[in-house]
Amino acid sequence: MPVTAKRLASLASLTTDDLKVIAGLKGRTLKPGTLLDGSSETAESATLILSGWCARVALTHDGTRQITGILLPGDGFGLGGAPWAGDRLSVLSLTPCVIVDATSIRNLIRLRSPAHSKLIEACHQLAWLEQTYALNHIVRLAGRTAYERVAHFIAELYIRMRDVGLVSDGTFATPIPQQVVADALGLSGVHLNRVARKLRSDGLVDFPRGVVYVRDLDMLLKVARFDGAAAS
Amino acid sequence: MPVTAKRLASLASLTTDDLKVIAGLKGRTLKPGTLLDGSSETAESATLILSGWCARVALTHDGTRQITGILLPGDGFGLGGAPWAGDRLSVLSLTPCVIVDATSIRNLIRLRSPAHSKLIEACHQLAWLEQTYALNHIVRLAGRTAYERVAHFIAELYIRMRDVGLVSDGTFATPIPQQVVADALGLSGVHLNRVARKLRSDGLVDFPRGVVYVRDLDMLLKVARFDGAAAS
DNA sequence: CGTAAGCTTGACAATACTCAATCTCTGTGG
DNA sequence: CCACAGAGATTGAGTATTGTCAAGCTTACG
Repeated sequence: MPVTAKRLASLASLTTDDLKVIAGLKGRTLKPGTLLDGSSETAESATLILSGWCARVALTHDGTRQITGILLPGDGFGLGGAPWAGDRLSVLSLTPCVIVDATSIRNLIRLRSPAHSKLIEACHQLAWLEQTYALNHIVRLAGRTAYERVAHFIAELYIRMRDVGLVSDGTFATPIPQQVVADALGLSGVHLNRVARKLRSDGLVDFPRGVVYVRDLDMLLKVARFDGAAAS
Repeated sequence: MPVTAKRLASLASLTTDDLKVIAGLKGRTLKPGTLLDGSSETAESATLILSGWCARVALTHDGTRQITGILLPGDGFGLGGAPWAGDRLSVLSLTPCVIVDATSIRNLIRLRSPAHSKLIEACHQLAWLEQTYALNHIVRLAGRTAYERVAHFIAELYIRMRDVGLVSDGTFATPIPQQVVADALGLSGVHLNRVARKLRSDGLVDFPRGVVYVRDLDMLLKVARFDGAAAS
């Protein structure tokens, strides 16, 4: 599981024993559109995403869904040191995904296993980062125009994807339709598309189907008023 | 400290010893507009709010502030069981406040003091609730029109204030200007005012300066598509 | 090829913002 | 007790942003 191990190792200096634990987890595949229910599956379990994109979704009783965050390869959930409110939300696979059941790691966390303190630290960082992304999402939604908001979102995706080694030459795969991005950002699909066109013509970023080309990162971050310190 | 003790007691069945710890904390007064810096004051300390309203604010290097959440009497920060990303943000007093330094409680949490397990549990709930409010804020911002958004926000304030006993007869004091509400919800002050007028004329809620009168809670919750389960 | 999903565009309507003026409180000093 | 000042609330008019509807286009894939 290259991405996950890389990710966790980047958050804390893991021991070879930690890496063995990670390598020992067994994966399973998720079809796009699979819902991991927040009140059951994600409550007492933990998961790491090896590949594919998922979304945190708040389900309301009237059947509507609101995306509150995106989970990328290398991310996970249920791994915080204390209950985190986000883990009560459901997780929806947006693409085909390979995930692993990390409940064994969760148990190490529960036991505060001294032998795996670094692994535990890395998992806590994982949860902490998801919280940070959620707070950044609030800043985006409440304090930015549609144009800035999209720039900010793409910038975050870029940085997060880069941090797990999935960006090369300013380019990364984005296996989600524009409509999903629009939903996450509280915009209509049509308007998102118009904003995307302007971002493209302004030479900041281009995202045709399935891929993002960041053309001018500095300008993108500037337009988005992206606070680098708030991202990690 | 009636409100704080009441709040914590409502989150876990505190022992008399726990209550003594709470009663022993010494308070101080904050003038409106005081900033508790996220990178220093709130990093290694913990605080409980006895009276007054505060805001979580994300400060960006360019000097702008974005409110990410509201802290009410009975709320606190720095009291989670694991680092919570919100505690890296600053806290701004919106009104005169009386707060107490709860670092001693934080230390009990750090030590996992078995004698105070109930108090610790209550504090964890406090942190968990702030996370929940943040996630609900995302839902509000991304998935609601201005009208619904304001209704949703007022509904949350109502429920939170009611839970600490500060609502009587559908009425509670709101010592913050409309502009602050507008900032939190990503609206202009003028537009918030227009929405407020419509909410009033629709008989849902009225909030002239300093006070909120909830006229029709059921309808307010319905209009807001407020998910009661997500509030506590 | 044919189909379906998703991207793009145009035209129009609704929502929300800005600017600027006026009004209403609340507290303060005379 | 009253006049005044200042903060905040309210309104109008005009503009900008964003949404909706509907149609055409492109691409991936069988």
